[in-house]
Amino acid sequence: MISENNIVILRCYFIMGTTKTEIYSLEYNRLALLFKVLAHPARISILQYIINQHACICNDLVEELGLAQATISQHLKELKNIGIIKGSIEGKSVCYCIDEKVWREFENEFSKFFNQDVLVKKCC
Amino acid sequence: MISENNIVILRCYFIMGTTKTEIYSLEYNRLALLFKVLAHPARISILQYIINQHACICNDLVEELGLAQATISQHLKELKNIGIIKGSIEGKSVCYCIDEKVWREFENEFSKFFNQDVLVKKCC
DNA sequence: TATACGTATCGTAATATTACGATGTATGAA
DNA sequence: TTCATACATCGTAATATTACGATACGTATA
Repeated sequence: MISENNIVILRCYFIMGTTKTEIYSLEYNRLALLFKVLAHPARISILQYIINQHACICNDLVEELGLAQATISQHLKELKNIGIIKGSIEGKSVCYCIDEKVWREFENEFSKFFNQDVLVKKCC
Repeated sequence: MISENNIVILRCYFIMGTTKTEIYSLEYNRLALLFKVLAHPARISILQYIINQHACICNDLVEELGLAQATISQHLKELKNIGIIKGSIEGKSVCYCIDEKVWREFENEFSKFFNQDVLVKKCC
């Protein structure tokens, strides 16, 4: 049953809290999401390690980074979710690699954003 | 006075919680921080709006984005902190502009990261 | 089949982020 | 001096992120 109290709680649910994604364009939400996945030194390290090795398995990363196996697995999942890496089962292990096609797509999206003319009026 | 309990609490402080920045290189922490500042659609929108207007004042943004003034101010602060925008007092208002030099620096740091050879061994 | 190994997932504690109202502060106008 | 306007800061609620131990799950080997 809905009381005065429930309505307050419901309203709070909608007005409080975190990112109001619905007020932004799909494009900006997407770009922000790409940035977000790269916004952690562990994930930067993982990508860099894969690039340097030209391939990898998850267990290497546990020793390499000094994080718990569960944590590494969680970071790998986030990278996998946006598609920047892909994994294939290799016996008992999983081999993770950069998806070069997706990597280049991201590069394009970022450079499109940064290659804009940022000329400003003489007000600052 | 330090008791057995305090040590447990202290240990928890160090092993639980959030990002273990101390285990990563300065370079990766820095790169992650840059990505993080851009990892929100509001901040993308703010930057894009400033670029499109070639200048701006904060109050414009409140109408433009549909966020509370306090929230906009908070996002502007984060952008200001990494130096990508700069503000100057213009009468009663504050005029925020892109810092073109810093913008280009960021562009370089990002493209250095993305322009790497990501050739992978044929394992995936 | 049983065991070991590598990884994923679950549950959860600590902490960070996002958003807003309320309030503080500085500047220009009355 | 007083008031209005524009913005910053504070306090805080809701939620997201990060990290880890425990445990589940799948594959290879004994």
